[in-house]
Amino acid sequence: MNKVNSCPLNFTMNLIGTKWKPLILFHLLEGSLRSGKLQKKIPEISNKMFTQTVRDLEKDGLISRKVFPVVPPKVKYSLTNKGKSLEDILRSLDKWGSENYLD
Amino acid sequence: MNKVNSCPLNFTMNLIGTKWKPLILFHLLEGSLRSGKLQKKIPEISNKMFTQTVRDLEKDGLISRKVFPVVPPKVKYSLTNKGKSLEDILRSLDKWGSENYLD
DNA sequence: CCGTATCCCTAATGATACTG
DNA sequence: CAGTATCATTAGGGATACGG
Repeated sequence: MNKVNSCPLNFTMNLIGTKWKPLILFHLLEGSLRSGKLQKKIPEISNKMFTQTVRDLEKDGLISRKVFPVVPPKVKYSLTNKGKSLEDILRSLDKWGSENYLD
Repeated sequence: MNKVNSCPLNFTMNLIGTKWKPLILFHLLEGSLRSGKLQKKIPEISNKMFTQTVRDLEKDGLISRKVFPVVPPKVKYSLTNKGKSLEDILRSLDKWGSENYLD
């Protein structure tokens, strides 16, 4: 069940190595976003996976979730400092992808 | 079925964003290794997953597989140039992991 | 608007045994 | 030594409908 093994590399991969996590973090690099706006940045994601993924990221301390007590509901997501510390990695991953997209 | 979406980041994650791939690439950063040696570097991996993962990495052009026609069989794996171009990313992932392991 | 709850399907992983 | 085959299990993901 536990995916961690002896290598620190895997600790990182366990936090961001899924289909949607890097994408959400990446979009939040530009600043905090309302829930709906963030989800629209990733049209392919299902409602369920979106909620599940932001919950995971929040639990791992990479993003923060702020709820505004208004109607209609308003929720904003933003990167924590820990999340921001992944910026270089995320941009590197994106850069490598754009450079090797040709195959 | 296809995991790629509009973001180059995901192209990269589709190549290395699995449980074992980054680990295998990481160990090969130090130089080429015989199959058995490489596998022993990752004691938790099953035989099946090891073979499957190196096959995937080979198919994606990140590692090369060299078979020596001797008995007993001898196979060496090494990074391709494309694989080597991931070095910075792999080391960054490992570094981030070691710095955030505490939780 | 934002999120939860179900149900269902497929892909990913693992254990074990076997072959050139 | 290196790899394949098979069977079984689990995790990841998606569709849909509903609720504060």
